[in-house]
Amino acid sequence: MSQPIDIEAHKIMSMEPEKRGRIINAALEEFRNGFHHASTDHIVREAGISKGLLFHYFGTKEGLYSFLLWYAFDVMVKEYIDLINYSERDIIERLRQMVLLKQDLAYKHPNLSDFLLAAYTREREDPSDQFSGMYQAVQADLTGRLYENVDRSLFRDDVDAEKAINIIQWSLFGYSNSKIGKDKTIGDYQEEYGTYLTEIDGYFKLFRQILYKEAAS
Amino acid sequence: MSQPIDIEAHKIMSMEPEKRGRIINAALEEFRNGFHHASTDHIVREAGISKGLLFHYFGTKEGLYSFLLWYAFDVMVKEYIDLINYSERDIIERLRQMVLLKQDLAYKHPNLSDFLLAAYTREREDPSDQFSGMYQAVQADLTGRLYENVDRSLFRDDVDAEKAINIIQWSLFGYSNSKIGKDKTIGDYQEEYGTYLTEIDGYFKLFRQILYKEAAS
DNA sequence: TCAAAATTGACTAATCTGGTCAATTGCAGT
DNA sequence: ACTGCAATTGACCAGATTAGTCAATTTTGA
Repeated sequence: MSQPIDIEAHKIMSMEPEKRGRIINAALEEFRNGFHHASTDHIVREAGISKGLLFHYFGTKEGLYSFLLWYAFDVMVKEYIDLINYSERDIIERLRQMVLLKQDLAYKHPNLSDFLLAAYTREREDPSDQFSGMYQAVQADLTGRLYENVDRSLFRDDVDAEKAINIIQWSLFGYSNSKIGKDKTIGDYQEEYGTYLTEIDGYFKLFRQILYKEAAS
Repeated sequence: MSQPIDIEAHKIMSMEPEKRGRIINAALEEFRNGFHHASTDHIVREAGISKGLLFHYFGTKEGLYSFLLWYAFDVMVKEYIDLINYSERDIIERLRQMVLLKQDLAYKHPNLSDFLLAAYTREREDPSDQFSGMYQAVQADLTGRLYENVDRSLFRDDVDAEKAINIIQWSLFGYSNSKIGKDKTIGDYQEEYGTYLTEIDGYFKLFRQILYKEAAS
């Protein structure tokens, strides 16, 4: 069930993009609660299609789930991981650009990262077997590239670069989490985008102050 | 359904503690997926009791859920929030003690904070109405007390204390998250407790270095 | 105009749902 | 040993939900 799926070659890809998007989105959202708790009835209702159509394209519930797994990875890699500018040697600047990319991803594919995270943390209860390995591989690849080619001389001498990078990443994650919850509509999201950016830039400025050597004056 | 429940006076409290613990634990875990996805059958199976007994004590599924909500708050407040030493004016030290308390809580009540968090983030789909208010009140109370009586003179002059405290909290949360996932058994957990502590103390040391003024030499 | 492709939704058999209740067990008091 | 009450059981219920099917219909493109 977990053999690699060629996303581009999948039946569903010849469907009208808008409708396909509705299906994928509804499915990603429903599977956030784990494979077993997801209902195909809910998915078709949310996507506004008939039951038969879903099974026409995906065969079984597992087929759908499996497709989503590969699809989500594909998007994640192509629209996020591959776009990071790994030649930027100032890691804080690099992370700043990552935040923007991630923001973009979250805007274009609202349920994608939630789905992947859920699939990973609940892997025991889902039917996929190769998935855990994939997830960790991608994760390891990302962190590997993230620590590569970093100009560590920018850090204060008494600061461990790895710890520092962790702190920054955890903080960014924590910050974005703190902004989610009450407002859910994409409208609100766009409105607050500006304040979001300036606020987070305040944190980046702070990271520079506390983690980097003082600029020569 | 959401009127305050006197936990101590509840029927279930006269039950043999070991059995009661099994029930509460199983229920907390099952409700992590939201009220509607939780199955009373799963709960009784996991707790090793009969269906009838559960409904004898709690009446309905909502009655059980409601009890758990108040129970979880009660434990959270009495065994965590109330025990924090708010007179410690060095906020980093205070947060360090909080980490230990939280660790303790997670050890004694493994499913409790997950349950509360889920109940909050999914409040739309659960049947409780007063809950969201309670959660936010407790949260606000905690953060309020957390920023109270803090010796801000310890911070570097160019560091905003609130941002700094956020960074520390997010980092602690991120760190503990990064340690969860693969190992789940309580055994592993206890084994790694030592390394966990020294590792996290490394981060506390770093926080001191980067956020506080240099100690007079 | 016609065949192929896309799409529908009523239908199924199986499982699962929250909840009930008569019957059984365990136990304290006599 | 007997009684009476509380604790506990699990078979049972009617209704909902499950993944999946398929004959029938609509849409499409040439």
